[in-house]
Amino acid sequence: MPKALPTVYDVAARAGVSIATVSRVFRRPDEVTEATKTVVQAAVRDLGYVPSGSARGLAARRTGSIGLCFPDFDGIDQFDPLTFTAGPVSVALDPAGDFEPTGDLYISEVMRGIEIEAWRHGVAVTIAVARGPRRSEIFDNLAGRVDGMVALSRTVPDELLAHIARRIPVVMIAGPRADDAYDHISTDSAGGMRAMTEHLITSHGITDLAFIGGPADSPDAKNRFDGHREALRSAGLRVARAPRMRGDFTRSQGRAIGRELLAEGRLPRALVCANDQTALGVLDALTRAGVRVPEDAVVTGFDGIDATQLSSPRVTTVRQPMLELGRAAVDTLLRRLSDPQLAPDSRTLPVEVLLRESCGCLPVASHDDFS
Amino acid sequence: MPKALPTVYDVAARAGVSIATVSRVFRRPDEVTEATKTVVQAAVRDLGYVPSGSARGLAARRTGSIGLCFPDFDGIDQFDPLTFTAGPVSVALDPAGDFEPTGDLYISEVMRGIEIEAWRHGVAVTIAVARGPRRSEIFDNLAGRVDGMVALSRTVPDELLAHIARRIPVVMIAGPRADDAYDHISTDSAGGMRAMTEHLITSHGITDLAFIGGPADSPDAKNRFDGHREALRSAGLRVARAPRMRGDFTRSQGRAIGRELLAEGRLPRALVCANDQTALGVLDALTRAGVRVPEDAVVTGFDGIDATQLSSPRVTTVRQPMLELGRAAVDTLLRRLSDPQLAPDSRTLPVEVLLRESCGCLPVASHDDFS
DNA sequence: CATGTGGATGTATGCGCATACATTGTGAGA
DNA sequence: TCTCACAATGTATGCGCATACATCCACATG
Repeated sequence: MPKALPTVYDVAARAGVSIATVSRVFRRPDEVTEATKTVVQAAVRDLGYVPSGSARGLAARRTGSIGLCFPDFDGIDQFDPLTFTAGPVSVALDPAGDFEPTGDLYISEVMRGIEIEAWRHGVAVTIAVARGPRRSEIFDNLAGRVDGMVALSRTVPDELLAHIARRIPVVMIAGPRADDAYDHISTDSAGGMRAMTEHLITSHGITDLAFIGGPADSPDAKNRFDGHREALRSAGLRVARAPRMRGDFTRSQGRAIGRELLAEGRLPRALVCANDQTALGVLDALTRAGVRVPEDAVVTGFDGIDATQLSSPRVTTVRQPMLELGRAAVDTLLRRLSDPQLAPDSRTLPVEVLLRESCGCLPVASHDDFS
Repeated sequence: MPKALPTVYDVAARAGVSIATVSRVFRRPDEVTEATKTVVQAAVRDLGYVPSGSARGLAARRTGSIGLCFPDFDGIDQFDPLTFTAGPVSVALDPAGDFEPTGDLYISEVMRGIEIEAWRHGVAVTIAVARGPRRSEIFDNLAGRVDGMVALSRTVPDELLAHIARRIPVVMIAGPRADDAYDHISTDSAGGMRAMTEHLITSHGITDLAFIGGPADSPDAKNRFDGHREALRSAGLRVARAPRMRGDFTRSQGRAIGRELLAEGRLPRALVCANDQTALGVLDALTRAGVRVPEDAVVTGFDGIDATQLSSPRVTTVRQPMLELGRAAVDTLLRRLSDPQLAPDSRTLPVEVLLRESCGCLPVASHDDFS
């Protein structure tokens, strides 16, 4: 016997008023007498009434929530059904080994920014992972129940995106600046990497740089490489046509690249990596092989994740405002919702180069410095 | 002129069928002829039709999404409206200082687990931060548009939770095991901390232990302290009545506690911390003061966050399965949705003690070991 | 050739709310 | 005292879909 959920009608009956009054108590409290409000609220409490979001959304033609198409994070489809184990607490040695970071810090931060701004504006955020055979169904479901959508680059096929963009506004984060109708939010990847490369050339006098790229289909990775090349060109150095090697933005792949570089023999003076995880992996490999950073080789990253401050040496990197990326996306989306006439917007957030020990700008601290 | 969104009626008209057939193409494709399906799908594409989630939810009496009441993460209300700055890329020294972690890793992992399991079952996740003066309104909005809800402990006042629990099932993560009607998922905090403490006593022969607690209102912090006391009692040691000090689960507070301990003079042989961030903060303070860990003092944590592997020495800790916590919550929620008759469930997930360098179980690696 | 059967499709209705508009009641002003 | 304006509340309707039930049609069976 699934209990019938209370509706406005039940509340109205119990409070001795009409359903319009009940609705008003929630939507426009000012238009209702204090006394009536009290009676209605009591009925609401007694019955355990909660307005149906679906009915509200249908009647008001807006849902009050925005969608986030969650990226395809690695291995989501490798998880088996959960099995419940119970038993004694295991106690075991956990020897140091290759460190594998949990989750994706970049995405977590962007999401946090989205949450913050959504909260500030009183909207909820609905997330779905559009992946697997049911992808388009999942995506439609999401698009059907939100007022607008934020999409991280590479998370949704163009075709699907175009379809739903006819219904609700879409803001793309870090996507290719295509000639599309979406709003775009991105960070100054090219500018940041150019400044980083210029720094290595100008301040450290390095002319032997190798760029370690990211996935070939990543717009960010491409922009960063472009910035790198601009700096080389300005400095009159030989401009690489392609990255020296390509990683997949993971630390373990970075380690593999580091080992490969070592195996090749002569190490470039500077290893400019397309992101922090790659830089940290390269650093792992070099350090393990006894190569001194920055004395023997300089390593730099991009993103500004926490782990770059916890490594030894700390990694010189370009910090991009991940949280602001999320905030700006929501801000732009809500702006468009309130005025659909606006022309497609395109915002680029500034980045900053953080000079630390791995490029040699700061002396490597030893434990002795603390004592 | 806000374009009218296409509805089933528009699609039906264009395809020359009835709305029932259009609906069936989406909901029960098997009952429709291949030919009809093709015609309808063409109309859907042409018109850019996406089914309204609100109307679906209203008609079907379920929304296909579950709610997550996002915790009150620190400082959300301190954010000012976003201001857009533009300008040249800043390039500046970033000297080493007190490390302040970004975001909350625990929550990120739990969320990831929730996403994974939600994806596996084809449901979306709606998140809202119920905080501030509009808290109950926000919360009702969330509750009204989902089929069930996952609540992290301490994120929702009991009263609000009880109200919405009359409408939809609620699964609580890491909450106090009260005599309520909710399903509960938790980890074996007490057992883990007991095992950790027993290890220090038994394997290391330590009898002089100080427990550094967490917030007084955190059930987890309380359970961990209880486990610690059980171990002391079993070993016949003097059982502390209260934690030696209390942190707030942050690294900076951990550092403050570390400094305070140092200022007091005689350091206990082991500092058993209620969570990793606190342990890392204490470690920061001791290391900076020249105290050797583990030789002079042993430090242990709880949670198993990444940073415990990046510190030097690495921190011995109790790993709790954060991702599984999220997965189990969703699993339980969906189970209940499919059978509301089930009795309230209560699952405790196992934890594991990871013995590393900070308790002395493994030798501290120096850079020389790598070469 | 009449009848029965099952699959494909159409018709009509209600889900729970917001809101335009109608109605009622109250006090101010004439 | 009567009228008018406005505030408070009620009535009726539609939002877009899913679905129970009705209808229709092709084909098998007697």
